[in-house]
Amino acid sequence: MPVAARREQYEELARQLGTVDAIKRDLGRRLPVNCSPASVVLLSLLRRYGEMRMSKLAELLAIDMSVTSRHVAYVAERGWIERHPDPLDKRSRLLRLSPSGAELLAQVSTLYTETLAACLKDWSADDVGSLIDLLTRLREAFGDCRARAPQPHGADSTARTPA
Amino acid sequence: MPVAARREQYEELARQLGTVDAIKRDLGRRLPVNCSPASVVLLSLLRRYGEMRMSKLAELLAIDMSVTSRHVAYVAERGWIERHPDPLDKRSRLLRLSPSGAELLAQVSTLYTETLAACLKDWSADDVGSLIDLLTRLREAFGDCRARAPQPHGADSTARTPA
DNA sequence: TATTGTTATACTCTATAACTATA
DNA sequence: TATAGTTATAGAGTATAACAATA
Repeated sequence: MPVAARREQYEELARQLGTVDAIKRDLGRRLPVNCSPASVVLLSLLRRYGEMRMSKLAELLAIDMSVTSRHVAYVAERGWIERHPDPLDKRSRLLRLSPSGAELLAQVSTLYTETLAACLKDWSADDVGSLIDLLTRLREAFGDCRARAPQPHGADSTARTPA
Repeated sequence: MPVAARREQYEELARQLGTVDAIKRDLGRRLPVNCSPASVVLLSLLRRYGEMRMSKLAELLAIDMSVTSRHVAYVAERGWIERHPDPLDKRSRLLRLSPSGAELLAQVSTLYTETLAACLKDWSADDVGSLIDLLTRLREAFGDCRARAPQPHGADSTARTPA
């Protein structure tokens, strides 16, 4: 493939990635009251990977721990997660999805499914599967990239803000 | 495909769409000073589709015209676009990419290309092409969806905030 | 001395609503 | 009366930096 064509392909990819925002805003508008999109992501990670600490959650979310801390406080205030002392480190607490959090996720799952089913009714299961696969690989590729090459502004590969 | 499996597929898609944010933040951190990610999207739309009015731009960006107005003012202050009176409607101005805006885009294109080339070096051109194609179709599917079924909170299919 | 997590502050992006100028 | 665009204000999300408690 010629260099110019590949460059154009990358530009087009960057452009299309930008349009995902609008789709996420659409999905977010359908969420229950008090349930932010950020809460949903956080809770679904806890459901998928089980009990974990803040630092692990921040890493999975790919956002700073200070931000994660606020999101965690938010969902904890609403009883959607439980925080237990970490027996191995008194500075940490282990975060776990609560029954009411699981219930909320089930509700959101229905909302998402209905919305996506309506919009993607012409898509085959293979199409949806391919998109999931490619997005997963894209995230992994960027994760590896970040781990190998630190950011220009001095951020390192962890989810920690340098003090 | 069984209903439960399809539901799980949609949930996974929603999750993977959420991770695109982190990738966009990564790309954004590499931009030149004073050049926001929003500016890049705006300018690249003007390059791709040519001269247009604010309302058209807001529609392409899928954001409210009030927000578009601020982004436009920002790039206009920096000389990256030119605003000419619309001969057909004195309320409107036609927006056009300026030479310095085109130069900026070329610079950003190089940055994006380098970053993506580094992260996606194991990807085939077909992989990148498939992802672009699926994201394009996803955006179109959601656009059609929005046009047919208004949002729950009363927003309509235009980019206009109801007064 | 380094690390886990919290909080205060600032910045970006978006939506709502009120306003103007023109159609 | 309706529409194109602007501006003020508020809210969600994130990053930086300073801090307390523990390792």
